[in-house]
Amino acid sequence: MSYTYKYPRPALTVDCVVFGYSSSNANLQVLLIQRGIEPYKGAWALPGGFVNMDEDLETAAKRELQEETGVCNVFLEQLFTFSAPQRDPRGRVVSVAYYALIPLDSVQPKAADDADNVAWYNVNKLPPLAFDHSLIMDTALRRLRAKVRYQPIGFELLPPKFPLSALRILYQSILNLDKPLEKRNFRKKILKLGILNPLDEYQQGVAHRAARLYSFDKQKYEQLQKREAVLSFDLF
Amino acid sequence: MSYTYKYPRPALTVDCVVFGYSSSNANLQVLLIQRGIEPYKGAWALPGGFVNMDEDLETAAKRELQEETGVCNVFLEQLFTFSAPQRDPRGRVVSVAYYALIPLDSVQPKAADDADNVAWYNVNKLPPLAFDHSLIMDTALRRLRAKVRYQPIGFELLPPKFPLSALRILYQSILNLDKPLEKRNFRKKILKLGILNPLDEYQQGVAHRAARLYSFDKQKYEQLQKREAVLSFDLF
DNA sequence: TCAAAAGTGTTACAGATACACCCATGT
DNA sequence: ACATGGGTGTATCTGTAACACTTTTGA
Repeated sequence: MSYTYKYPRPALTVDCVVFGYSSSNANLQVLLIQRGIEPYKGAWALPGGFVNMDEDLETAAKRELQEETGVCNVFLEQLFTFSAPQRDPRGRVVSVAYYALIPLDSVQPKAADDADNVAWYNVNKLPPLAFDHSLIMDTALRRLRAKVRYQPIGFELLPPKFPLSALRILYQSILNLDKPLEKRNFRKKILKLGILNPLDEYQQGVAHRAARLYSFDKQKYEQLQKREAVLSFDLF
Repeated sequence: MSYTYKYPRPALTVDCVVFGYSSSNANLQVLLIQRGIEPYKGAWALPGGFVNMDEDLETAAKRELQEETGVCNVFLEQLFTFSAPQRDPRGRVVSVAYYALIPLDSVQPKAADDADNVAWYNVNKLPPLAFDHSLIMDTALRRLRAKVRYQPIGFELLPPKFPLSALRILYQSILNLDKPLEKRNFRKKILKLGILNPLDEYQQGVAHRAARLYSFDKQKYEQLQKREAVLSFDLF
């Protein structure tokens, strides 16, 4: 390696907005960590940390996620890079934000990490956050709400087998629709997409007629994507 | 400032994918720079450079854009942050990519910068690019093609006053549709959106009936956005 | 037998698509 | 007069929205 840069360099971190969802209480939650040291000691913040010199950003985000929640193999996507010069009082820190989706019904995140205080907060009842983390949260929530409308990422928050009502309620929780989604039309629409496999399994232990379970068929989705990619033109 | 970080830090750069469009030749172009120094000496690359310690990333991207093209006040949006550890042979360099949209009919970018060789390339006829810039280009093009379908960013590539046919041809150039857009339906659809102002001005110097000119009404668009934001639910 | 959610069809309306001719202008 | 793109309306089809009752199960 015969070249090197000698410019002053900002520090580089990743921060993760970890969304969790459980069908039982039907609300969208975010994992926060209470800071044990200055600055912002005692304030809640997004999990995150420094990027190592030999890992790429997604690897760093996965590592943080593993350290904080014990969770791996979940949906993780780059969100935005935040770079306001004064965003960290300790000096110049640029942070690449990621967001993750965790199905709390099927994955068991460990309750707490190290000595830190870790907690899930309802996205609608967040405490004040350290640094510019409120801005990051807001960006993540807007991204999730937008993306869930045109990509099948909602399934990343559900267990592998789920009844249609769970999917419907999930959408209602993420989007804050003024009217609830209509049962029959939702069913028609989603089944017509052809990306769900009906299973010969049913809900158990419910005090009403047991609903059929479905699974998301990623392969079918990708095949359909390829086919329809160039055919239509929507214009806003 | 009583805290400082002492970790090893990747270098941080911005790279810009500068899209240019001119109605006269109706093709989408990208600004490239031929490298004068190693590594990749002689190869074509995206314009870009280091981020200063006191500027945020968007400011850095604007500065680069100004230096390379003399252009300012154009559409500029963060694209993605690229971080593969070996993407730059000189050492660890993380790059935040931006993309810009320039209406070549109304804005005059200066032909060349410094001693560098600068050129516009048709997006469908790109030369091999230095570093991971082909990946960045590909990401930018996919973003532009996706975004143009659901946000009115096409207007950023047209002069302030334009005939509807220019808009239609622009969409055809950006998306590679298998069939051309149908004139009457395109007109109906776009006018019904209510975000174009018809002007009392017409094309000049054309060897056929002169088309009415329109302008994009950003305020109307934003008002409509607010109103319709939560009302509909599309589901892919 | 009651409570609670599952499952099912039809009608009305809106938006999308397909399609062909006359008009205005410059050469 | 001719070549070139501008501008216009209708019929059909497809997808969306609104709406109520019967079925199954556990308590």
